[in-house]
Order: sequence, then C-alpha cells, then structure tokens
Amino acid sequence: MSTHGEDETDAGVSTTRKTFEILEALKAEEGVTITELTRRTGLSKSTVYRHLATLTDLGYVVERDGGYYIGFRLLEISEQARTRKTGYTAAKRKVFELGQETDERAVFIVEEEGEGVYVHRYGSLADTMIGKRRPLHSLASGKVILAEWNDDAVREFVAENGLEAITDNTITDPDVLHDELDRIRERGYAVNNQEHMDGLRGVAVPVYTPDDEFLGALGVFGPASRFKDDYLHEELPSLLWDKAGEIKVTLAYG
Amino acid sequence: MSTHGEDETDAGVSTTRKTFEILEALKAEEGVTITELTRRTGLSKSTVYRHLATLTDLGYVVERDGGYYIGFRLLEISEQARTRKTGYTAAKRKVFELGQETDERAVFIVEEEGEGVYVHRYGSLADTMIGKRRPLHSLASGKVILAEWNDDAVREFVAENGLEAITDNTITDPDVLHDELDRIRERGYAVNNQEHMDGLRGVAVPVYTPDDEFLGALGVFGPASRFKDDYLHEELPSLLWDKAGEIKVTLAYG
DNA sequence: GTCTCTGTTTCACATAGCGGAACAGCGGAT
DNA sequence: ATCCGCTGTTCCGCTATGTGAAACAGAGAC
Repeated sequence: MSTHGEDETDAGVSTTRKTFEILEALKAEEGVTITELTRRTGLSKSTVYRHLATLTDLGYVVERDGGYYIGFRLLEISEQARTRKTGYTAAKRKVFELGQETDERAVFIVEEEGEGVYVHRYGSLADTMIGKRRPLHSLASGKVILAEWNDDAVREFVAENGLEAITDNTITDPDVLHDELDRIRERGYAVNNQEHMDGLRGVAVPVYTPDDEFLGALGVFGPASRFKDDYLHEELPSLLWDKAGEIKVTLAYG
Repeated sequence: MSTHGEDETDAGVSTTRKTFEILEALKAEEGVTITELTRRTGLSKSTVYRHLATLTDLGYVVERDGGYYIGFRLLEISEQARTRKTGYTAAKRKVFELGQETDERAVFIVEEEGEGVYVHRYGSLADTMIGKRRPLHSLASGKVILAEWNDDAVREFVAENGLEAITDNTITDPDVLHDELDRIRERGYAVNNQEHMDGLRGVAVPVYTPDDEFLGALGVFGPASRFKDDYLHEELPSLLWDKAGEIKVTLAYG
C-alpha cells in the first residue's frame, strides 16, 4: 500500500467500487453463481444480487443457465479506447501481417498510466492477453516507449514505479536503463533479452503518425533458441521498420 | 417503453446506473470536460465529478489535459467475453485471412440477448465496429444464427423483437423468414441482398466446434456491384466453408 | 483589472444502498 | 415421501452514503 507513495484517499462512490469489484471477480472466473461471488468479493449476498440485477438489466452482464458472464456490451465501450486513434486500427493489421510473415508472436503496445498495455496481438500466449498490463522496463516495446520520454520523465517513472526484477536479466539499475534508452534512441529499435520471461527474446520499434506524434510500439518476440543475434538485430528490425513505415503511409493517404 | 413487453421495473442500484450513464456518454464523445458531461447526462455537476473521481481512481477512466477518456482497463474486462471460447479466438484469425484473401470486409458474429454482436472484423466500415449490435433478421450472419434455432425459438424471437424494416429489402414477413431459414439450413449458407443497407450484399456460414456446438457466423460482405450471383453463391460460400472447417480443425488439434 | 468560464469542495438532507434474516424452490440423499 | 442442504429471492429497518445546490477557487480571455 504505502509503497505507491500515493496519498489518494478512497474518495468517491463506494457503490460503484462494489460494482466493479463484482465485474473483476467475474472476469477472473465466469459462469459463476451468486453465492460464489459473495465468497470472492466478501460482499453480502443481497448486495451482490442487487448489483447483478442492475448489471444484467443494463446488459453489461449476462445470465445463462444459472451462471453469470461478462456481456459484450462492455466490449462496445472499451473498443472506443482501442479505436481512439486511427493509428491504433492501422497497427492492428500490421501486427497480424507481422505474425503471419514471421510466424512469431507479434504485439502492438501503448502506454497508459505508466504501464504498457497490449492493444493488439497475434499468437496465443495467455500472458499477452489484450488489455493486460506490464511494467515498461521489462519489455522491448516498453523500453521503446521509455526511450520516447526525456530524462526527467524517465526519472520520475523510476521514482514512482521502481525497477522490479521480473527475471534475472531485468534492468534494475537506473543508470543501466539510461544507457539502454540512449542505445535504443540511436539504433531505432529495442531488444529484450529474457528480461520479462526466461527463454523469451523480443524486438520492438516505435510507431509514429505522419506528423511524428508517437503512437506506440510494434514488437515481435519468441523463444531465445530461435531469436539469434542476426535474426534479432538485422532481419526483424528492418521488417518492423517497414511495418511502422506502412502505418505512417496508411495514415497519410487513406 | 411499453413496447418491450417487459415488466421489469428499474430495480437495482441507481448509483451504478449513473456510473454507466457517464461511461456511455464518454464512449459517445471522448476528451470531454466535466461540465460537458453534466450537460449530456443531466446529472448534477458534483455527481459527475464524484463518479469520475472514482472511475479514474480505479483506472477505468483516464484524465489527460483536462479531458476524460475511456481507459484500457475496461478492455481487459471485456476481452474476457471475447476469449470465452477458444473458438472465438480461432475465428479471429480466419476473419483476417478472409479479409486479406478476398479483399472484402469480413466479420465473425455471435448472438447475445437476441441481437447479433460483431466480435471480430476485417475492414474499416464504421458501422461494423466491434461490440456493435444489429438485429439478426437483417444480416446474413444473423440469419445463419436464426437458422440454428428451432421454429419455436424463432417465433419467440419475432414476437419479442419484431421484424423491423431496415431497408426496403429487409424480411418483415414471418412466413418469408421461415422459408428463408429453411433454405439456409438446406444450402448451408445465408445471403444478404441489401437487407441491412442499400447497395450492400453479403454471405455467411455457421461455425461449429468439433463436437458440433454452434459458435457463431462467419461472413463476408461488400458492394452489390461486385457481389454478383456466381461470386455470392459459388465462390464465397465454398471459401467460407473452408475457413469454418479450419476453425473446427484448429479446435480439434491444437 | 474584472468577468466568465471552468473544476473543486462544503453541507444538510433524504434517499438509496446495505446486511441480516426470513422465505421459496429445487435436487439429492436417506 | 420426507427431510435436508443448498441455492436464489424478497423483505425490512437502519444508517451510511450519494445527492444537488450553492459557495469557493483558479485560470484564461479580454
């Protein structure tokens, strides 16, 4: 708790908090019963009942044969975030092409609230579920994002979030991170050498709009055994640059 | 109100309703200010303020330079619905392949609460935004879904929702619909001849799991000028059957 | 400098959400 | 058949909680 350094009280609407507590519990396990939800949330049975009645009435939750499920109506809302910028939509297609052409896993990542969010992906690693959030310093795409920031912003990021060691290879020293970001700015691509998961390597490049606004990072990753140096530092970066360039072109001319 | 034939009172949690009223208003237009949201929702300024404070605290809404936006954290929840069945994920890839190979717009549609929901799509028609809902009887994919139901279920559907005329070609006669569904069951594919939008034709086929559970409908659509009879009734159905079959195979063997 | 927009906070009030407990409905076990 | 244990549903009294109006603050615009 106190590690966050936040002085935010839990102000606001506590009823709304309960609603989302229930939704998050449903996200964790669907098709579950009311009494099961009371167990997981610690709320009283009548409260859960009343909230679920509201949510199903609004269509955000669906009941089917005694179990409750997240409804597709939430998808409609969240899709707004995903299509906020046309560049995000353009990136979607490029992620797919990348996945198909390389036969590796591909992602498009965007920053929100100091974390990396998977916005598009190709390949079925449960870990890269869309909407999932990861610490920026442990991902190739995340380092690309950090490399876009100035020193002060990076310093602030480190101060707020720290540099947690996800694996033995994760960068935990601010100075090392600083040098790494410099290298990324110079090269134009970032590499991840098992800093997020053992045995996993990746590459990522920044994506810009035609007027050079930064959009997010386009990345490819896979097993270290296959991601040898020439593949990682030659072939993939140039392919990624091509795709990032195509996004820019798409945005410029329909 | 009374047209729904529902006797549902607005029971439940009205505070939660307010929260989602605000979220829906944000979906409609992002980057908007608090006072603007009070205008749109009709709620008091302090209420909107308090709700937004809660939502930003929880991360479902994000504030950036004076404007409020839907946060990606909602995406994480709603993605649960989208990946509920592995078949949905398999369909995602096939939709993309369909779009690339035909150079037409492609969709994967699922039924929820008597409506067709776009779960995956290829192509950038604003009308087919993911999560958007359409009446089943006006879509090729929707008719594929209706064709899976028995006569009683279809009758009930008609009684509850009616058969609204979206265009001049929309099927509005229950008997005509009945015959149409029979034809679809027989042929194994459905055709949409400008029943949802003038100038737009489409084809769709059902998708099943290896143990013949119905998952949803895979469809392709485009301008009537290009969707001539042989293309619509020969080429596309066989391509769609192939893709639907590949989904089944994917589910059966990794 | 004032004026006019914002966002933020305060406050008194009634309402709306709360949890406990009672009721109903179902299925399995005996 | 009967009981028992488990659900979901409803009722109810209480108080916490969300509410709107109004006051306050802060930032531009002019």
